[in-house]
Amino acid sequence: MRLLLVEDDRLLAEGLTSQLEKAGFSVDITHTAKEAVVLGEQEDYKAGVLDLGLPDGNGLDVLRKWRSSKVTFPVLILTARGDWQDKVNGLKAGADDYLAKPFQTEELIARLNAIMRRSEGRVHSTVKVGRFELDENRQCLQIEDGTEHSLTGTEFRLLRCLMGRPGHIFSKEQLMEQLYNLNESPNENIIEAYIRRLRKLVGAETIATRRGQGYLFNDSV
Amino acid sequence: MRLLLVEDDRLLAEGLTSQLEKAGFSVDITHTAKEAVVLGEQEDYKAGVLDLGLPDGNGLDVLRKWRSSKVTFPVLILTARGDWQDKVNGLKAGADDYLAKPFQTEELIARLNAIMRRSEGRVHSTVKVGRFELDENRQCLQIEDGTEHSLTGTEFRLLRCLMGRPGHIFSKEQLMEQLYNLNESPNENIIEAYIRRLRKLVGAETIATRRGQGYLFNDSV
DNA sequence: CACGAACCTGAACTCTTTCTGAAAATCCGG
DNA sequence: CCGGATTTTCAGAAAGAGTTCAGGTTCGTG
Repeated sequence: MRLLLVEDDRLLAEGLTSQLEKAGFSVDITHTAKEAVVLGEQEDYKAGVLDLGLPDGNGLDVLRKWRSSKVTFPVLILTARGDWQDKVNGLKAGADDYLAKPFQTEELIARLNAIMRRSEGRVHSTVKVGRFELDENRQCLQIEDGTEHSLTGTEFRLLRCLMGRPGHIFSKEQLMEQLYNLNESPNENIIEAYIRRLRKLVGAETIATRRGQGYLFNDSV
Repeated sequence: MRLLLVEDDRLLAEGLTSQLEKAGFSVDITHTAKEAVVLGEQEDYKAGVLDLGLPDGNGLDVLRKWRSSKVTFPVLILTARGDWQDKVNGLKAGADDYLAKPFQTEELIARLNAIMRRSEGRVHSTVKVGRFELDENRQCLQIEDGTEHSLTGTEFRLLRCLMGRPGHIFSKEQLMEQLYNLNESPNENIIEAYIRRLRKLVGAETIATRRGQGYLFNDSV
């Protein structure tokens, strides 16, 4: 669940990042408008958090550039307290939600989850595939036989990726991109290691290997 | 699915090549403009990737020469980050798409597939012939009776070639060219071996032999 | 009809990718 | 700083894909 955070204030950015990472996101930070435009266009994020006050340009311009190229991930904008004009302009420019500083990180996370769900056309915070149901709030997996397993952060993110599009083949490279940001790049064997753990939970047949192509979550019950 | 990669930076070229090959292309690399012009004119590629910064000439000149002779395969150009002038000039010179460095290989692959589809006038990433349907994303073959078979890389490339033009006779040499690049040249029996494997999937009568000429995928249901 | 060339077939071999279990490193709260 | 949980690495085993080979079969032609 990759996320782009565009925030000038480095202290705030780092604090947010560590909390967002705990909540299961992998976060890329940038401090400038210029870099933000490029990253947004070239990397595969699931959402963006955009501070409007940037040193080298207006955040709204960044958003407009994204939307005029084909950047479609949902964007939440941060503005100074109660600046209604910004809010209106932001939504006009293609933002999905709005949060005034100062704010509680919990609220930011909740709103991010909301706009991501909305952008995927879902309402419920749960992904259901066959006998399995993934609870995004509680970060746990329920199986039809009544058992329930709580997942570690990485297990959860990987499983959410696979279950989010059952039947679709994800290459190891794609999965790496979803789990890690630009700075981290562990051994690719890490995917194999986690696939193995997930298979112990869901059964080996549920996650199929397509040799040379990647892995997929089996659609059929 | 042969591809020409014109890229000065040898390290980048090799990295790209290995990923492109995983994605089902067979790639020829060249590092110079001069060689690029010749290869483009003489070999039968399905697409080209052209870096604009070459040591012995401008990439755009390569593209112009190709277009002024009768090289029609789609070309994607690579430029330094955000160099908008290059983009405009490239599209003027006959490029089909444009990608700024640095980029994700996945995006390159997606764009390549897109321009190749466009150049063939297709929209769907699926090839349907008679009772058979080849899914290019999932690299699998669906048959009307409901069965589905996932294909290995080589099986897929060969079948795509045959099904891409049902009723047309492909010589073994042509098929070799589609499956392998100039550096690889395995025993020609390899085609026979793979034809046999494919026949086990689709039925012997579906792929016909024209002794001394080649093979064809039977159009008739 | 006989012969050679082209093609078919099954199995063996090699090389790469994936699996697997365990150990090492890292993170985090107390 | 310690101990448990989690993440990451490693190396050998297993499985799978790609390739080759040797012998059999079919086809076309002289």
